Amino acid sequence: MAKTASSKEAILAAGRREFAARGFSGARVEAIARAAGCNKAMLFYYFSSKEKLYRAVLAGALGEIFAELGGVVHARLTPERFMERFPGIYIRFLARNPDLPRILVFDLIRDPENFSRTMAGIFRENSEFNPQRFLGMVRSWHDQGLIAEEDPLHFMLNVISLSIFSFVGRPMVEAISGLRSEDGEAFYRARIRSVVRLLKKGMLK
Amino acid sequence: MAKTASSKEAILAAGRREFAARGFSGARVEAIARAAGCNKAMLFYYFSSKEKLYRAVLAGALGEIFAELGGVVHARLTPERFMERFPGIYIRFLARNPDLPRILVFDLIRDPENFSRTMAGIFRENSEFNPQRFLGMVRSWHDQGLIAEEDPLHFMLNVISLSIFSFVGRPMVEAISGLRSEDGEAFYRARIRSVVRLLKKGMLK
DNA sequence: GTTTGGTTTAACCATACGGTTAATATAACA
DNA sequence: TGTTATATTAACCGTATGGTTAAACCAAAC
Repeated sequence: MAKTASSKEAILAAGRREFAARGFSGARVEAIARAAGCNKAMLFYYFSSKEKLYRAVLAGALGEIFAELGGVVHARLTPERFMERFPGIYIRFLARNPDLPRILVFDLIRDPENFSRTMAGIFRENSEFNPQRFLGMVRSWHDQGLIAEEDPLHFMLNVISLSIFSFVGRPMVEAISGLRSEDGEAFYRARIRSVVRLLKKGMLK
Repeated sequence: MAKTASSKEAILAAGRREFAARGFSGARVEAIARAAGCNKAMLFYYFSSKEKLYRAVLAGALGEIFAELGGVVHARLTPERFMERFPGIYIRFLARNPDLPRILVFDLIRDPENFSRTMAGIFRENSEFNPQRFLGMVRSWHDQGLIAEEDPLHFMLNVISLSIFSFVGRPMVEAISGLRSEDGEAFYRARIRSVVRLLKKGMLK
């Protein structure tokens, strides 16, 4: 680390980890710098403030998520195929990048306005995921009588809730149940199976 | 405010609002005291540290949530009736107390261990919601062939995800869709309808 | 080998913040 | 009314933290 030209990347990566673990206010600029293998001043040299670094991290995280999702939407699937594939792709992707849902949810609560603006920015620049196209797809599924849900917004909320909250809510459910669920791979496999079944059975007409 | 004997309550209430809005590290002790109409030192007089106050707030929030849920479980419903009633009760309750899901999710991310411990404490003292009884109920539904999901943990994750993430994720979905959803009552009514339909159709055998 | 431009550092700075203290006000009650 | 226990406050305190600065380092260009 601390090798020229990669310092900026190292800071971004370390920032992502720190912000995901402690949220914006909990994150310490100095800790980020240390984790990136450089001096605190470097961070300000490249990002000029904690806030700016945070925004860069958030934008990066959102960008990665939607890049990943772009493919599923481009594929023009049937709703059945969509519900079979979407949870798996999304859940596995988040499992590989557990910092992303944390940052996302943290920011969603702390500052919904900022979150919305950042997302709007992503869509404007990065065309890999086109929300209007996705919405149109969902609406046409309903018009063709393929899915029961008439409101695309609630369709999305259902699909996304089940995927994202798998991560955030897991400790909660474990605490209620007292059961420590199997770690890693086994848990995600079971989770995907359950979500896919629920969505296919519950949303298809 | 600042009237004897209610100061402690005022601080707890103000703390709940502040922690919900900014998370633990983002919350300012001084801001809480001011919002409670008293001096910062009062806060330490009653709660001795920010951390202790936070724990009290979290415990209170969780206690209220599970007190609310206790009734549904005690009622020994059929799975069909359960899925008809649970989302409505839960979503409406959270809508009336929007700080609760925020605090909960904040803490869930920041410190899952602490969250688990707090919840275990709640169950030990407050018997209004009995997790083992609830799990038993779900398991028996499956054994009787009434529901498809064989794993009570994933049953719970599904049900809870759909309810809680309605709140947290709403700005996200609005940002994707570009549609600003109807406020308050109309949104929650639609949300409950969608979740109930999905659960009944998707989880009942 | 000297200039030049981006990169890196150590040492600072101001302040915001959690927490303390010692003194005062208030209520309870004998 | 005097005594005691609880509430409440203003004034502090030490430190952690975001941010700055000025100087040094170092590669490439000339």
